[in-house]
This record gives sequence, structure tokens and C-alpha cells, in this order.
Amino acid sequence: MHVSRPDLVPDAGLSREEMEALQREIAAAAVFEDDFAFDPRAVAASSSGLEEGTQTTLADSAAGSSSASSGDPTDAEPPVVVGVDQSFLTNDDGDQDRALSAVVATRGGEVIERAYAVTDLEIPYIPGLLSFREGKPILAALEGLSVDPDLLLFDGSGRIHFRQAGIATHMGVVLDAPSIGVAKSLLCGTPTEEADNLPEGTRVPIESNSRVDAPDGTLLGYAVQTRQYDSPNRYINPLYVSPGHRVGPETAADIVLECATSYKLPEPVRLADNYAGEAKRELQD
DNA sequence: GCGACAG
DNA sequence: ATCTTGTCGC
Repeated sequence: MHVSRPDLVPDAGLSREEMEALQREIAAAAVFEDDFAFDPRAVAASSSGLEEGTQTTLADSAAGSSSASSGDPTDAEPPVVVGVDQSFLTNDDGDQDRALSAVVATRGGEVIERAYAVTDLEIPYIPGLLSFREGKPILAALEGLSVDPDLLLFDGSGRIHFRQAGIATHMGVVLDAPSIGVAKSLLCGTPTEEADNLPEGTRVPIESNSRVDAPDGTLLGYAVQTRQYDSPNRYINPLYVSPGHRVGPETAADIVLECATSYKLPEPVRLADNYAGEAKRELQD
């Protein structure tokens, strides 16, 4: 991949105030609406047809893309979707001193390439400043890919962030690549209604509140239920999906639902999660 | 001062 | 994020 905004690359040496100022710049440069060429409905489409298609019908694909066409750039060829996740390495004293970022590139539900990179940790985890701690290894791992990603899926927030510049937004803007944030817990913002125990496949809007640098009521993302139990006494928490860059909130939620197979996490992120753990063991054990 | 707080 | 076996429920 290519860094489009070297001036916005996360620098762990900045002061907290400078980091926050940089995030406001990133939020101003971010595009929280669809701005990409691929067909979002073709993300999970596999040549071997393994997805649990909920919206694509035979009629749709027949009308829009099936046979070898004359090279329409917006034709439904599966885009390259890359999942990104981190794990941490410990030194001889037992302290976390390095971050390992794993990236897994998929196309039509198939893994086409993987890569990972390790860099020294420079700062501790601080809510709201995650990209300054994990950004370096992420960019390094993405540089290691030979394929050019069409979409990046991150483990963390995008627009659902105090200054609307979560890790998915930060990386997306720096690379000028479409990106989506997939968090397992809510950093800030408020669900417009009860978001616990939602039916599978549904979503609830997450709007900005006083803790967010945006007018109250701004749509930041969605609580998305990719999987849910049948039983009445137990339930799965939703994922908090938000735009990173060049993807609108609805499309972000649509894509995450499309990428979910039999697990809660969208496949690219789940695969990156596994690879991060696998590479970690391989390096520590 | 108190509460909230991605990974 | 990470330390980790058993265990509840279908």
C-alpha cells in the first residue's frame, strides 16, 4: 500500500495535545460516506458460492454482472478485503514491549495473502489514542502485502471516537483507503434504543453525545448483531461498527453483516485475529 | 472531585 | 490486549 498523507502518520513521540490536534485534522479530512468503486454486495460473493446470501438474488447478479463483460470498473468482481488485528509480545521481564500487527487479505471469502510486522511499543494504551500505539506495526504489515486492498477492516472504532478519528479512520485517511471500524465494546456515543439482545441481522444507530466532538445526535455508526443465540436466557453482545474512511455508516454495517460466517466477527478480522495469535506463539514459544 | 474509557 | 480450566447450555 501507499501512504497518501505522510503528514498524518501516527507519531508516538507527540504530546497528548498534539495527538488530539492531529486527530481533529484527520477527522476533517475523513469522508464518512460511500466513496469507492467496488460493489459492496460482492464482498462475500465467492466463485464457489459459500456465503449465506441474504440480499443478493440470482436475478440481481444475472442482470448486473454474470458473464464476462466489457470491463466495466464497477462490475461485481469481489474486492480485496483486508482484516487487521494486533497481539503483543513480551520481553524477558514479562512486560509487553512489542506490538505485532497481522493482516489477512481476502477476496470473495478466500484468503489470498497474509503478512505481519512487529515494532517496539512506544506508548501505553490510552483510550482515544489507540492508533498512536498500534499504527506503526499496522502500516508496516500493510506495506508487506503485494496485493492492493480495496477495503480495510479494523479491530476498533472508526468514527465512534471522541474526536471522530478512531484507528480505522486514522489508518484509512493516511492510506486514503476505504476502511471500517469493528469494535467489540462501545467507546463513546449513545444507542438510540436498547442495543442488548438484538435479533440476528439487525442494527441500532449510535449517535454522538456530549463526549463526542460532533453535534449531539450525529449518526456515528451502528450496534450490529451479526450472530445471536436462539435461547432466551443468554445472548451475544453486538459489534459496534463505524465508518473509518470513504464508507458510510449503513454500508459499513451491511458489509460487516455480509462478512460474518458462523462467527460474530467479520471473517477478515477473525482471520487476522487468529493469525496475530499464531504469529505471536511462533515468535515467543 | 467523579465518572467513562476501543485494544 | 493478556493471564487461562472448567463449565453452562443446546
